[in-house]
Amino acid sequence: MTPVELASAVRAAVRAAVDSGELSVQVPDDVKVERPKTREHGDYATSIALQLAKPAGRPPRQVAEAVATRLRHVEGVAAVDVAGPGFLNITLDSAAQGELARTIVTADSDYGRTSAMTGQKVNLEFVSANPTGPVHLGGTRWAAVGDALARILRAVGAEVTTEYYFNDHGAQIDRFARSLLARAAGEDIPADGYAGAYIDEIATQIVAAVPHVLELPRDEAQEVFRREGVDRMFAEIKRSLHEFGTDFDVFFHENSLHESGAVQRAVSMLRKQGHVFDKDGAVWLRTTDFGDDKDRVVIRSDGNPAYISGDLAYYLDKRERGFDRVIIMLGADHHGYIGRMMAMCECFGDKPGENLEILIGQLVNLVRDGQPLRMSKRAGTVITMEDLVDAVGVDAARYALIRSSADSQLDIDLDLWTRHTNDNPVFYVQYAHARIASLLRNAGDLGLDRGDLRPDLLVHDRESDLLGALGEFPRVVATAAELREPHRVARYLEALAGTYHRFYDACRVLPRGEEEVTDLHMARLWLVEATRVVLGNGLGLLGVTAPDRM
RNA sequence: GCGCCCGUAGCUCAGCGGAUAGAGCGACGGACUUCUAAUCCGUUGGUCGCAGGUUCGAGUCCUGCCGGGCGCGCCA
Repeated sequence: MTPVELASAVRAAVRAAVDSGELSVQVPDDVKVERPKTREHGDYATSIALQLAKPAGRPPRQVAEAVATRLRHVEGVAAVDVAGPGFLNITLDSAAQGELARTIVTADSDYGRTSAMTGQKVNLEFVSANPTGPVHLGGTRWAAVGDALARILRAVGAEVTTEYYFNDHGAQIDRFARSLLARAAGEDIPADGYAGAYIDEIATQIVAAVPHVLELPRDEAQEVFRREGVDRMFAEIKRSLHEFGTDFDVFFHENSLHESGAVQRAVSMLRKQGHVFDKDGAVWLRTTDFGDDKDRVVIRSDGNPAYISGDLAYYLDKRERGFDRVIIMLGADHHGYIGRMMAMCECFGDKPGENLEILIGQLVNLVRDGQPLRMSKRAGTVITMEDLVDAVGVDAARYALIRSSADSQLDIDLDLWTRHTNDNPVFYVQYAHARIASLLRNAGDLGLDRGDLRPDLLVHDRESDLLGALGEFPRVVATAAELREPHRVARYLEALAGTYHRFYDACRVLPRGEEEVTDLHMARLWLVEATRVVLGNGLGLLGVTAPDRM
């Protein structure tokens, strides 16, 4: 029996109590059943009676009794106790509990998938780093967390398109081009330019690829450096993201919005709806109508579109492509954008928080020997994705970035994440998977086949703990999706790995030597295989490998 | 000044209103003739920043303060 099945059984028991007239209360849609911290409180517990006591106008323990009486008749439920102020502590039949191993092994890669967001089209935009330099640490956080979130949302049924918005338009690109040109010509980088080893590298490449570029008139040369430089930077960004395990469905070029007239179209649509006005020679969007602290210039008085104009057109484009939900992930240094973006959303007649959602990731620091790293060999000024990957590898980098809430600032201790010991959470989890793979290989060598499962044999405390942990997985994934918090999956996997290691320590799985193969050996093989499935599926949701050998 | 995020064990961090606040690391002490010891067991360790409030129940929700980070352009 899965926790979900049990939860609906509890809900049915509440309904039955209501139908019989014993309780007068609205039956809640969602009934929470959780694994209690101590096993003295049963296999599962629910506080539903405490929640219903007030609306029912009855003492909690009476409500609890009314539900318990009916729950006791449910098949697979061995005992229901009313405890403390009115908790229901539920103990399952060992067979009902052990059956979960079969459920998981049978579902295999589908275990953990649910349908909470089935039918929803979601556009998930993240990283979107400027093509004026390598992906920095902030972008890297989202490359890991955003990719994991995409996988998690797909696991709950959403149809997700991941997207990278490529800011290849505007003044910053000009600065980038001028910087390249300056370095190629052996001049100093302009004061407002970009510095770093990568600028020299790309400048050299362009000079090699376009031999006479430096003999062109300066504005023509700059255009060559712009085009070639952006192409090269873009290619490199894509490559490092790919090596990082994050591939996007769509790379969207800001420039296309300007060239296609999409920006003008978005502005005139908003003007038609009365949200646009002219002042001081500029075109403004009246975002203060929808809670922004000031109105925003959309087209500057010099006729050039302001940055936000691309965002207007881009948002509109996404909605016209049929996405119900547009999610954008930004660094904490851009949180000031939320107000105007949400106002823009309302200007289009949409619902902020529903059609448009903005997630903010706090800043990341790398730490070595207790000191924060400030400089990058590569970029000169910022730490890059490659710096992190070079230091700890892709799996550890992704995992380190994902396992903490994006709301928290994060210090990544490079020494810790390079250690191949149990200090390192990613190894702790991966090791559990490798250990299982090894065990299963040995089982194969012994010619063991799982055969029929005797679920009633999995009664050891450690087996029971493990089954309980495995049963939580779909709920954890669903919660991670709902709250947009992939770190929950990582934390769950750490707990599961620990539970497995403890099981492994206490319960011999394979027969020793000439020992006869028993049903218990087989049942444990089912359980081990189920654990492998969950660890593999979970790591898969994070984009972290699940190695068979370590 | 205004806005957002954070403040939980010595360190890094979990904890979508529930029972005795957890994990890893650190420190100390144990466990390999047998499935991977990258593991496990035990000990140590807490005014959940402070003060009020809501609630049967608050680390969790609300208000105010303190401390840290980030942001408040006709920049992108």
